[in-house]
Amino acid sequence: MPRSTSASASRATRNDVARLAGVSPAVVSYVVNGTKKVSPDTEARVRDAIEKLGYRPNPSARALRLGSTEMLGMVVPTSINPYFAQLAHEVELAAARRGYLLLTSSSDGSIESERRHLEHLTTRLVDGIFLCSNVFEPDLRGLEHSNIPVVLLNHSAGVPARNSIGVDLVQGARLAVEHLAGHGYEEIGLAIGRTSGDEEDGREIGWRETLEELGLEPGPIARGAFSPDGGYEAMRRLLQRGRVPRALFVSSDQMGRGVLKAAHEAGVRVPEDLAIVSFDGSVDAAYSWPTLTSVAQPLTEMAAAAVEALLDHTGDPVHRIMPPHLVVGASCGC
Amino acid sequence: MPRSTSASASRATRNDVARLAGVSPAVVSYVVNGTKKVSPDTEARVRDAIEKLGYRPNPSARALRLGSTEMLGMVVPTSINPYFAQLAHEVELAAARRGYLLLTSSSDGSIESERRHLEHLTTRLVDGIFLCSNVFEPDLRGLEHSNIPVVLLNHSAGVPARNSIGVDLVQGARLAVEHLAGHGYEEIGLAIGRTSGDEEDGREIGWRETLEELGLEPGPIARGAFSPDGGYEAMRRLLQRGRVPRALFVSSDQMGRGVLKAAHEAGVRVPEDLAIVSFDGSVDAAYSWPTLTSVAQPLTEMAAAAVEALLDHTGDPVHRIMPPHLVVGASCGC
DNA sequence: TTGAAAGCGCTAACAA
DNA sequence: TTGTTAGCGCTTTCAA
Repeated sequence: MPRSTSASASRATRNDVARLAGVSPAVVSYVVNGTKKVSPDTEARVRDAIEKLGYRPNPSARALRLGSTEMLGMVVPTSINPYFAQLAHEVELAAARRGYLLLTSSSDGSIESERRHLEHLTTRLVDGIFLCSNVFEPDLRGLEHSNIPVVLLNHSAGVPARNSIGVDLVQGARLAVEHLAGHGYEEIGLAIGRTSGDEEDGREIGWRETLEELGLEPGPIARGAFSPDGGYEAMRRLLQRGRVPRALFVSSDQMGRGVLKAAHEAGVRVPEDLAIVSFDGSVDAAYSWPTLTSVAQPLTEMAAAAVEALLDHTGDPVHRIMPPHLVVGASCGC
Repeated sequence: MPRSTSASASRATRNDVARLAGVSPAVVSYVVNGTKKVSPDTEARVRDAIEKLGYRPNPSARALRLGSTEMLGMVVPTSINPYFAQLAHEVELAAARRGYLLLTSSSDGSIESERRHLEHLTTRLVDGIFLCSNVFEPDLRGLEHSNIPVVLLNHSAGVPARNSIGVDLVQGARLAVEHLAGHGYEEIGLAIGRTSGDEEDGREIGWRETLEELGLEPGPIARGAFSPDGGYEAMRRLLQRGRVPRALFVSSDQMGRGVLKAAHEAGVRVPEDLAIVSFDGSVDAAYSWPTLTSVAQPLTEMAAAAVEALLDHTGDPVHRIMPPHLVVGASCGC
C-alpha cells in the first residue's frame, strides 16, 4: 500500500471542519466557495477551523462533482528547447491567472509519443489541451470520445476544424530577408527545419517571396532537423558543397546554434564572412557567440490568446496569426 | 458555464459500459482493473463495450475512492534552464514507468513562489513532491498538514529529516580542478553561483580542498547568479579587476555561457588565454563556442533514485549522493 | 462468477 | 442564515 494513502487519509475533510466549527458541512462549502451568504460570526468560526486543521478542499471530489479538473494539458515536442520551455511557461502563467493548472509533457519529437501523451491527458480528464504538434495534421483520434477542446499552438496555418494560434512565419521571414538585404547582401541562403508533411514552411515561402519582390535570386537551401544538430548538419552541407552564401536566414535559434558551431569550426567568421538572422528570439539568441539577430515570437501574447481560445471560445474555430518582430544582435553585421 | 462541463458530461461512464454489455457496473471494474476473475465470455462483451464507447475510468472518481491521484509534483527554479528541463524530463519518464504522471512548475527563482507552488501541488493532492529548491533549507510549512512525502532533488547536503538526492559537488569540483591542473595550470579561479543561505557550495569546498592538496594557491573568485547573466557578470568583474586567471572552474554550464560571452567580448581566447571547465554536462556545454568541458551529472540515475525514494521508501530519510563524471570539450585545451 | 450497496469528499438544490 | 440530502463515478466488501 503506497504511503500516499495514509497521507490523504490523514488530511482534514470538510466534515472535520464542520464539526470543529459547530456547523453543518454545507456551511463550510459556503464559506470556502463564497457562494452563499453566511453570518460574519459563523464565517469567522469556520475560517478559524479551516486554519487550525489546514483544511483544503479535495480536488478529486471537487472535480468529480463539478465535472472539471481545472487542469489544462500541453504537449510540446521537447521541453529542452528553450523556445518551447518558454512558451510552456507563458501558458502556465496565463492558465494560472484563470485558476487552471498546466500539465506539460514532451513528445520527444515522435508522432507516436505525441498521440500517447494526448491520450494520457484526456484520460486524466484535463479541461483542454494545447498541442504543439510535430506535424501539420496531428492525429487527434485519441480525443474523439472526449469532447475536450484543443488549441494547436505554434501552428501557423489553420487546420480547418481546430483552433490554432501561431506566429506569422511568412511575415517573419520577410523581416529577416529584408533586414539582410538592407545590409546589402544579394545572396541570401536558407537553413530550414524539415517538416514532416507536404506543407511548405511559411518561413520558406516568405524567404522566397521576399527575395522575388526584391529582385534577388534565391540563395542555397540546406535542410535539417529543428535542433542544434540539425543546424550543424545543414551548415556542414553548405560548406561541403562549397556553397556558403554571404547571408543566411536560419529557421530557429536552436538551428542557429548549430550553424554557428559549424561556421566556427570551418573558420567562417560571423558576421564578416556570413551574416545570419535566425528565428524565435529565445534566450539562445542572446547567449550565442556572436549574439544572433532573430525574429522574435510574441510568446506572452500567444499564450494568452491560446488560453482565451481554449476557455472562452465557442462556435467557429479561432485562427490567430500573431506578428513577429526583429531583435537585433551581432550576427547580421549591424 | 465552461465548455469542459459539457465535455465531461458526454463522456461514457462505467454504467454506460455495464448497460451496453449487459452486466453490472461492478463487473466492468473487475475487467478494467483485473482484480477479480471474470468469465472469458463476459470479459469479451465488456471489452467490446469499452472499445465502442471509448470508455476511460474517471480519474477523479478513482482518486477520490483510492486516496491517490497517481500524480507526482515537481518544482524547479526555472524550466528554461536546460539542466532543470532535462532533469524534469528524466523524472517524468521515471515516474511514467511507475504509472505516475508528473506535474512540473517553476518557481522562477523566488522563495515565495516556490512556497506557493508547493502549496498548490499539495492542494492538488499529488502523491509526492520533488523539490529543486532555491535554498538550502526550503520552507516546507505548506506541507505540514498533508503528510505528502518530499524528495529534495539536486540537493547535495542532506536536510536531516528529508529525503535528498544530489550529485557529489565536492567530487565534481575535484574532477574539474584536477583536470585543469593536469593541463599544467597553476592558477585556477572559480566562478560560482550565489547560494542564498550560509552554507558553502560543495563546489567551492571541492575547488579549495583540491587546490590545497595539489599545493596550489586558490585563484580569484567571482560570484554571480546561476544563470548566463550571472556568469557574464562574474567574468566581467574578473576582467575589471584585471585578475583573469589562466584557468577557471565555472559552477554551471549556464554560467559558462555567460563567461564565454564576456571572454569573447574582451578578446580573451578560450582555451588559449583562459581554460574553462564548467558543471552539469547539459546540452549547453556541447553547443557553446568553444564546447565546454563540463562535469556531468547522472540525471537519469538521479531521477530514478528520486522516484524510488518517493514511492518505495519508508522509515529513515534517504540521502543519496551520486558520482559525477567529466565530459571533455574544447574549453579546457585538451 | 456476478451483483448489490456503501462510501470516498464535495456542491448545490431545496427545505427549514 | 443554516441544514438536509442527492448524487458525481468509482472500488471493494459481502452476499447470492
